[in-house]
This record gives sequence, structure tokens and C-alpha cells, in this order.
Amino acid sequence: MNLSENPSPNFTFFSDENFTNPFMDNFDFSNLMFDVDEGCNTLGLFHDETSSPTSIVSSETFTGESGGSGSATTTLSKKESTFDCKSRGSKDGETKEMGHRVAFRTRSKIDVMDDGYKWRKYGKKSVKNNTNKRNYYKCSSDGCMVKKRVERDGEDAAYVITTYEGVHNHESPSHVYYNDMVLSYDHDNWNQHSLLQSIQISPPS
DNA sequence: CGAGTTTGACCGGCGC
DNA sequence: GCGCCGGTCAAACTCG
Repeated sequence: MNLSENPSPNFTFFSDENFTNPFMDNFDFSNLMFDVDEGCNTLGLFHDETSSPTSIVSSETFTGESGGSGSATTTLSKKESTFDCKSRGSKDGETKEMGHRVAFRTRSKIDVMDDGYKWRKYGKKSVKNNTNKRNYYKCSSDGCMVKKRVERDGEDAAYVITTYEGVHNHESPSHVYYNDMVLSYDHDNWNQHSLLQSIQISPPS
């Protein structure tokens, strides 16, 4: 499938041809696609066979918690997408309550991006098909149950797979800064603006 | 000394 | 029912 064509109306896709990283050198934007619908059936499993070896993107309803100074290449491996689908299906009620999940793949020199929130590490595990350890984080804010998983891509350690789960019930400490950054980058980069806003905006009503 | 990290143990879900 | 695996817990440890 050619990712240069938006494969699903539920996703917004950003290809690296049009997408330049306005942020730090540590992150490399390539392919971005966000699901705006809920449910496993909307998971993206779009594999770009021609360019990036793992240009598969998946996310469930975006949580909006990843606003901050970090930025990401948002692609996701097929196995991760499958996992998300499975786990969601098995715990439908809970995941609905948890709200939303988004996963993205980032080419980054550092493991953990600063997304503006304060995270507390609560676990680390080696997982199947990945020689690298997976790290588990919780939002350290009182009463906020948002979780985050971070792992190096087993196929290409240059990429970091980050999965956010849940919705923050508080503002990001870097909210103002991040909004400034978004607004300042509002030239002809179309969807990037809306993407970054969607990253910033927390949906809970 | 408090906050955060590490790490082994434990638990629950799922496939066989 | 059993074993595998991912996710979480919690005590010990580290760091500022």
C-alpha cells in the first residue's frame, strides 16, 4: 500500500516528503497517521512496502497527552498494532474507560521523549521479538492514570515505539510553551499544524 | 529525606 | 488445565 495516499479517512497521514522536522535533531519525522475513531476496526495496518521498512501506523483515539517539547516520527510496527488490537478486544470495557490509546514510532537518539508531562517509571520488561527492554511509565500527576510504554523497535533500534494510554486529567506543565511552538510553526505545513494541536489538546469534557 | 528508578515476583489473559 | 507472555507491584536502591 502506498502511504502517500491517505489509506483511511480516519487517519491523517503525513509523509516525510512534506514533513520537515521543525524541532530538535533528536527526532526524525517520517510518517504520521492518527486515528480519530475508536475501536479495533479502525486500527491502521498500512504498510509502506516501498520506502520505510516499518511504515505502519496505528493509533486509537488520540489522547492528546503528548504535547511538549518532543516530537515524533509516528509510525508503528505491525506487531504492535496487532497487539493493541488484541489487548483492546479482550478488555473492551476497561480500555473504553481508560479512554484512548495512541502509539507511534519515532526515529530518535534518545529513548524517552520529553512530551511535557512528568512520568514515573514503574516497570521494565524484555518482550518477545524484541531484544530491547520495554519501559513502562505512569503519569506522576496526582490522580492521573495515563500510562506510557516505550521500547526500541526490535527490527531497527534507531526507532523508538511509544504508546500512550489514557487521558490526562490535567494540563501539561509545558502547555503554554508548546502552544507557542505550534503557533510559531504555522506556515505552509498544512496538517502539521492540526496534528500538533491534536497532540496538545486533551479531549476529556 | 523525598522522589524517582530498578528489578524480581506476581497476576491475569490468551492460545494450545 | 497448563504454559507463555505482557503488565503491574513493591521493596530495595540511587540520586539530588
